[in-house]
Amino acid sequence: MADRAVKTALFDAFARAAKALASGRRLELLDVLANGERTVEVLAGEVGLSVANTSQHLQVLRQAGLVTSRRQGTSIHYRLAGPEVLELWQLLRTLAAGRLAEVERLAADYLGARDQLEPVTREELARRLQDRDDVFVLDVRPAAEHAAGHLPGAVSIPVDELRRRLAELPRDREIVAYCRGPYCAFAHEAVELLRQEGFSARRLEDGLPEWQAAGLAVTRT
Amino acid sequence: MADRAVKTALFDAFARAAKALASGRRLELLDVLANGERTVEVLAGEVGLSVANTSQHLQVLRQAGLVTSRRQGTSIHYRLAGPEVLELWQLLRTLAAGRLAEVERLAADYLGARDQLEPVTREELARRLQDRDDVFVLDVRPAAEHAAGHLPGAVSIPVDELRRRLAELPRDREIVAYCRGPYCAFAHEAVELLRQEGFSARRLEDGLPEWQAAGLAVTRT
DNA sequence: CAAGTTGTCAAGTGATCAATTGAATAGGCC
DNA sequence: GGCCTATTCAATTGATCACTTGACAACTTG
Repeated sequence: MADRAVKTALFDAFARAAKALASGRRLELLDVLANGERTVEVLAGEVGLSVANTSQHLQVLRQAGLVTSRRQGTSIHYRLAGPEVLELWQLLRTLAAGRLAEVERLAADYLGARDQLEPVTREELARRLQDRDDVFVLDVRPAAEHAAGHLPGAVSIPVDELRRRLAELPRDREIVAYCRGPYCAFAHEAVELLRQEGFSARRLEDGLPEWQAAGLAVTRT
Repeated sequence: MADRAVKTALFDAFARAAKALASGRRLELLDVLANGERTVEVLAGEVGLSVANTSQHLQVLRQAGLVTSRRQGTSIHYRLAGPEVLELWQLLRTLAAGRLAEVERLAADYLGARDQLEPVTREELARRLQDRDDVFVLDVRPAAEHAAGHLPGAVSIPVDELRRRLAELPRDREIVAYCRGPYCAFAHEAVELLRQEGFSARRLEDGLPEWQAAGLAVTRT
């Protein structure tokens, strides 16, 4: 019954791909990479790991076929291997969010009870942009990510510069802030701050990767 | 920076869901469960594990929210928690099949080089059934699974009874055999046997779960 | 070509996981 | 109410994983 052994090996191979996703740190890396390619060093900074450790995680992801890399100058840039990878990550977190009460609780802790007000859906924002509705779209991600691609017409003010650049924002229009995805805290923080300061602000329900994956327009500077 | 700790915990929670998929044995269990609910004992038999071990795997899956269970009489029936679980499993194996050469090689070993001839796509078969084309649809899964749900008009002959029931098959029509999914060996085996015996036979590219997930009609006896 | 970055490898440690075994529940059925 | 059976729990063992540290490799750029 060598068949059993081969079947075992086949399903173990599928499991190896899943194993690459079975680490919170690697999922954080994927979540960042969904916003565009990054060097090892930058990634290490984003998720708070040592460079060596980050490199090892990236190699696990590469062996699973989830990311690819290219060298540019002195550094190596990693990126998602394809759109299906983002799709898999989205599906995984949707499923986890829907079925694990734990996730809901942790998400509330992390993102704050800031979420009282309904976020703006992708569809709603796309429609309002289409209709030339005068919504002010605010990209609160780091400037480099904005440069690599952003929503049409979005203005870049990284969240940590927001407090001292409030003057650049309109008080007579609704502001919609977005960042890297539904589990990125930047937009939540930004909306909280803006509300305190008397602005009319809501956040986009998810981030740039989902916008792009939905086939909506993305502008590159 | 307690934020970091909470973020870590949040992504670890997502990772726990992925971890449930990170075992070949658990994926085999999901693959069987995609065809309908099963008792622990039956599942143990299907994947060749001890009952105790199977039970433990099932509990990992349940804690991840991927399966649910219900008691009926003396035994406990497990089933997939929802259609997204099948979707996740499908996406995972598609991605692995596309990106890992290893999978391709193992699949060829397991399913045989039997795969030379083009399988019938779901769409093609659905269209031919619609058009009342005289295709003979053969369900080679165990009889119990056929009873729980099958393609419209499909005839049930479990693969291990096929050789002695060849008389029940037509020689003037194309036979399309299907089983549990693309990585189930039954249909491959069946087609190989039927060809040897001079029948015109092909296999459906995937199985009942995918057919059902695509929203196509399923008959219950 | 030499110096300096950036990224990777290798070895070690503590933690977690899969499977086995044997015992314990928990419900159904007489 | 008490046996029976299907399932689960608990304890153990060997394997695998995450992270650290320090050394090495690959490549750019002066």
